[in-house]
Amino acid sequence: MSMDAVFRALADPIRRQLLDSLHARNGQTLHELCVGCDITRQAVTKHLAILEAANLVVPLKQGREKLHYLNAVPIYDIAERWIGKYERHRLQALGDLKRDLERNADES
Amino acid sequence: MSMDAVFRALADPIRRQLLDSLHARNGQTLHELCVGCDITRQAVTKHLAILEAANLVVPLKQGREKLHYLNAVPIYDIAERWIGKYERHRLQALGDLKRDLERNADES
DNA sequence: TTGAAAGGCAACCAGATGGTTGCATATCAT
DNA sequence: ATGATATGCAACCATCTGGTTGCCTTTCAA
Repeated sequence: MSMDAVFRALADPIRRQLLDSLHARNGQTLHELCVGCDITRQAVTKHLAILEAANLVVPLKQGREKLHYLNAVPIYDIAERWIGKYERHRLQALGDLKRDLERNADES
Repeated sequence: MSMDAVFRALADPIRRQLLDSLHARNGQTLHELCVGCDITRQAVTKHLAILEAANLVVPLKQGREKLHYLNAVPIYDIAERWIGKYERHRLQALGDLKRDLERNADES
């Protein structure tokens, strides 16, 4: 729920890689997600716990396996609520920067 | 330049607050950015260094003052290159999740 | 029923991170 | 010139983070 948890979860390259992996194929088990990670299964478990805490991954126990599903809603929320306001003024901000830099160049 | 630096820079709430502050008023000095931060000026300097390394903030020395300008381009890039691909399949992924959960409910 | 497979849990460890204090440097204004 | 202002730099410190190893529990299949 907390936006901070989502940002911190996205800060780690391995966690983004896990999301990418689930994005490519949803509902993978822990062992499947470990393939190509070069870290131990326990370390991946910790990463998944952080992703679950941020509500980016939804686990689903099925027998002795735990399937992991991507939940892109928090990512969508970030794009809407936070990144959106920066994009809206992107060109204007770039224009301001350019103008300020040029003004400074004139003064020096 | 590196997307990882941008993600890690955005992971800290104080750094996001600094970006918000610059978004509200561009070109602030270090001391101006310290207002309402509850940490020392030196700590803010470190945060700004991380934001500069991620190219999210562009500094501009002017006399004894250092003005800080927001650069929203890396944020735009993240939205385009990374978040975009998740949003594109957002509704589909949600549908998949719902279907999988319902299938599991039927089986249990 | 028993071995193998999937996963959970806890202790431990090194390095990164975020903060502090103290002092130095540069620039402006009087 | 000189004090005040704005910033830089370095040492230090506590905590967080990401990783490991070791062992336990649960579940499936032969």
